[in-house]
Amino acid sequence: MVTITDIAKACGVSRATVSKALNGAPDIKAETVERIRECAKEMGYHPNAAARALKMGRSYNLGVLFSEPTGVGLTHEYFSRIFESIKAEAERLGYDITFISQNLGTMTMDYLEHTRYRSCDGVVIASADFHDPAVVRLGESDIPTVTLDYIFDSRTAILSDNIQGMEKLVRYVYEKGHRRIAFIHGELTSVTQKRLASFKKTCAALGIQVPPEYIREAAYHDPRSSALQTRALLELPNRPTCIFYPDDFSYIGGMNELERQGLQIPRQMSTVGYDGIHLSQVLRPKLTTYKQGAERMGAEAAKQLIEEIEHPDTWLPQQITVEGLLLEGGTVAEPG
Amino acid sequence: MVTITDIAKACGVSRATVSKALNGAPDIKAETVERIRECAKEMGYHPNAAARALKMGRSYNLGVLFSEPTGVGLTHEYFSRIFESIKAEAERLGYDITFISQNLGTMTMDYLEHTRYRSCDGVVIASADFHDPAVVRLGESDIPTVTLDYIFDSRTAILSDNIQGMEKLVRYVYEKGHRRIAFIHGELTSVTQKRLASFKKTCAALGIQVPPEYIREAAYHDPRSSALQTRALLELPNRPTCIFYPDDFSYIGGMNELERQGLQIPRQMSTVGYDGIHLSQVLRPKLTTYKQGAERMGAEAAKQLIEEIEHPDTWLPQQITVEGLLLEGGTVAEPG
DNA sequence: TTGTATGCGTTATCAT
DNA sequence: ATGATAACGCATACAA
Repeated sequence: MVTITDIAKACGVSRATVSKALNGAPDIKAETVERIRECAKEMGYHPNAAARALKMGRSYNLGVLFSEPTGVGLTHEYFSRIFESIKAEAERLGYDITFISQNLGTMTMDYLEHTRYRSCDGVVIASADFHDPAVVRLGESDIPTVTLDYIFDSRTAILSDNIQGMEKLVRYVYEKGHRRIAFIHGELTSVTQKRLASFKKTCAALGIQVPPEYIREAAYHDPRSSALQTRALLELPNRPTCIFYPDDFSYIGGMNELERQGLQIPRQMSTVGYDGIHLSQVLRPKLTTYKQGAERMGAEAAKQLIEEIEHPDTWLPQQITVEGLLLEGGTVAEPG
Repeated sequence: MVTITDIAKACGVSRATVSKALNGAPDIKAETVERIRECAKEMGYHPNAAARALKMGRSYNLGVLFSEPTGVGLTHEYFSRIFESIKAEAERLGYDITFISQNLGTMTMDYLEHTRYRSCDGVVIASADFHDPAVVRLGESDIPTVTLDYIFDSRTAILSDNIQGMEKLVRYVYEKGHRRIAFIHGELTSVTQKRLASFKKTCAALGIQVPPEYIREAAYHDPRSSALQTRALLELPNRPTCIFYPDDFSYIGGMNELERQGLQIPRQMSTVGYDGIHLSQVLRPKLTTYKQGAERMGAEAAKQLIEEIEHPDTWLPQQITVEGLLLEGGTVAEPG
């Protein structure tokens, strides 16, 4: 590896001078800077991140926390899209990414300790059990953090517009003429609660009665439970004309069940998903759904985190809501 | 941050003694070791990775290269499964993961330079353009590397059993009675070539004639091009009775096209995918496909890489083929 | 069995 | 405008 010492020798200056020249210190002659820079380039010099981290207490390394109790993890397109955009934005700003976990090899450490171990300058908490003490500890530490879809007090949070998204979907199907709308939702997380509340509120605002048996709990990303709840809805004496699913992927279960019962989508049953994953737009008919702004959420998370890291003095915690986009699709028709 | 110096003070010994005790050196009294370890635990000590990397030239950090010309990246379930398993195995063995890229911030560096910058002990090249000079340079460097689904000379490679997988699929549909089998394949990568060769060879071995118009090129992960090729196949005077798709996801395009033309799967057309992604098993009928052993591939890659890093003397490059599993599904019936 | 001294590559302070 | 020096936290060769 070529170090500043090598360059110092090659240029006949001291290591200090090299360091200064490379970092744009104001007290080196422009000519010298030029010479050293050129030499460094020629010799293929690149700084050593470890040495720099040790000396400066700054690693230019961001921790990312994706701890998924369910185990879907990055297999879920929503999260992989978020991750990809965190990564892209971080790289654009000169930061690498390290995954934060617990129990590295024989060492047992919690998330905060792992973060310290790798000298991460900050952590994006992208998906986690926010009641896990280890997660709370990280969120309450002095390490800059940004959370996604959850708010820690005095921390920046990036939020998907679940309330508005659901409202738009409900209003869309309302305008198509639907009055009997059912909602199969996922496990009761804080995100689910927002969507559920927005669903109910919007229905109320529109003067729609939602019988309690129209609200059913399934699970995210699990077509089987959605199929089951679809069947239950179809057995009701007063069937809905439109069914909302927890997300696009679990909609597949509903879709299969409807087909199995010989019901055409959307002629005999309208359907709505959530997420706007790639799959939803290659199905026929395309699924009517709400595409969350995952790319912007990830990019914003990285950007805000780095902002806090680099300008802690002028920084203020923010809650940034990222809008999504209603994808009209073709699974909602006027009820027969 | 609590350092060995803090512990040394607290225990009334020197920093060297603390270091030795913590690392299990044989020349410290058991009793002292015990005392120091306890103290370290109490004080919440964890080593500083940067300092350790600087001193030892070992970072316990693995680079991972996912450079996707297509841009699907981790959005593709095959790759996200591979990544998750690399990560899990690496963590189990005490290593963190860093994504290797080019152009970090204002610095321009190639993959090798990025690897050196972060002092990665080795790199898993999981998905890349293996003809990219930057990738070749990394593969030919002195940094330990393991490739997936591609072989670099004198390097360890983890390979999905594309040849056997395709053979099993062909034999399966053959036994179901199919003799007119078409193959819509993806872009001509080395993986595609293996599958294609195995398809042709197995057909030949079974005495099946494959007319050239049955072999069609579409693109991976792209339902639209598969839909197009499906249509082309259906327009042939002598239609196939079974269609192989590039992968499970692009099958969606074929599925839609078949439905659009009023053809029932599998009664009027049998279909076969590749990958065994989650989606394929929630469709109805379930897709007949070949599930690649992504989890074992990722785990094996991490394991082999770490083996090479930790025991370079006894290490030898290997080519490890990971078997997959034929998922029978319900999209292949006896041809009418 | 323990301690002293040194250096990994870098940046920062203070002389010169 | 440049250089000498110290320090970041750790591991290790060598001295005691």
